[in-house]
Amino acid sequence: MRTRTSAPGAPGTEETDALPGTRERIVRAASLLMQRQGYDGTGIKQISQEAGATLGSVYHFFPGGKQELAVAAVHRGDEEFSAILRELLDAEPDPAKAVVAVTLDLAEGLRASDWRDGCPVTATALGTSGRLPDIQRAASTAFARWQEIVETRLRASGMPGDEAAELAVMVICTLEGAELAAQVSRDERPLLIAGRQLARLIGPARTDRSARTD
Amino acid sequence: MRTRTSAPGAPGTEETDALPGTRERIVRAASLLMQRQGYDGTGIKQISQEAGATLGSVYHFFPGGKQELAVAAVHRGDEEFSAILRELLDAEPDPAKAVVAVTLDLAEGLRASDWRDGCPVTATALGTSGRLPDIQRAASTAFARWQEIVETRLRASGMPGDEAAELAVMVICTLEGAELAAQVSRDERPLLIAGRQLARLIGPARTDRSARTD
DNA sequence: GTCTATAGGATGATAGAC
DNA sequence: GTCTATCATCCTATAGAC
Repeated sequence: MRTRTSAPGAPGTEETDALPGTRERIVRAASLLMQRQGYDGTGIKQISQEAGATLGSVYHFFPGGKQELAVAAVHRGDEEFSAILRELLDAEPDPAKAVVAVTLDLAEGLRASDWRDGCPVTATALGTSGRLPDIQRAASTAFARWQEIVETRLRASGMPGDEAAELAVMVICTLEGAELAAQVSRDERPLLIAGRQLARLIGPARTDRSARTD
Repeated sequence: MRTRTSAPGAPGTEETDALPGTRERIVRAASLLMQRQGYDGTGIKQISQEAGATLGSVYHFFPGGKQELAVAAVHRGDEEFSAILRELLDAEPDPAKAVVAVTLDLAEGLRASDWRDGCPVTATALGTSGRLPDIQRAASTAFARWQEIVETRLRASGMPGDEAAELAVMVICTLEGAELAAQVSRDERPLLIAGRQLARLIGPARTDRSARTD
């Protein structure tokens, strides 16, 4: 889980694993540090050091400065969690169990990082959403994409469209809040409870009473 | 809603309304500003200006500096939302409808503040939880107290203890995540959906099949 | 593209008069 | 308790050599 590989060095597109270029290392460092410390708590100097780049390189790739870098970091977090969501939701035929699997993965990620790595966009977006609209929009887009992934999965298992849309919003909100509560209380129980209760809401797979995928 | 009054000038205890002393004004300003901008995004100078106090007064009342001030701000946020929770949960006999009322109040608060005032502890705690244990503990305590308030309310309406405890955690997590999603997306829909789905989980009042308050 | 140096300003915190 | 002045440090961002 949580590992993805791809051909390295694909020019022009996003790299994902080996031999990351300077720009890629900067985005990764920014995403990780802002995830842990938030926008204002993370300095560009710290990002450049963690990325093994110089300050000049950071401003070369991101002339828009810290704001542009934060938007790129949020987009990166968006894509990371989107990939995890799709992977875990597709691996389990029962959608309720699939959502439980996501909560377990989030709990594992939190525990393994000593409760440091929570949602990759929340810390960056919160506290800046009133001031920096670009970051707020990027975070809003991320939430919408995650909801859409869940909604698609629920519809694929036979749930009516309107019900799937509403439940998808509920799933993302609860995952978000439970991860936050788990991180702050340094206890995975909120995520485990969220998984069980969300599974209750989603209910058993309905492949029996509806084969139509809508 | 959301207004509470009490006798002013009660010495030694916390003031709540009129004639707030310097220390009180400082805590209020710190709580509001950190709620909106987070810990690192809020300067002590800004707090002192907003509070109408001098920098010397801030350090007089909070010799521990910004950290001590942040802990006080989180405690204040804890008490504020605890009061709102108790008030709204007690005003409605059906616990499911009571939770919906809370979501409506949160949505109203967000909209009225142009999506600036979200959870009074999340922004302060997030981004500092790994680095400043005092703040993390204060936030953890706040979450636990809110859960306890909801749990007590659910038990009072006839729900078995273990079920009430788990559902209370779920309610707080979902409220937290939905408020976050609503704030970031500048849309109250996540809170409305969360209210409906939480109401489904809580179910109808069970005063019919159990008069025992446990 | 990479690096160093630095400008210009803001920050948390302290000292000490009143 | 309140206020002002100030220190030392850190920050974002830029300039310009290589």
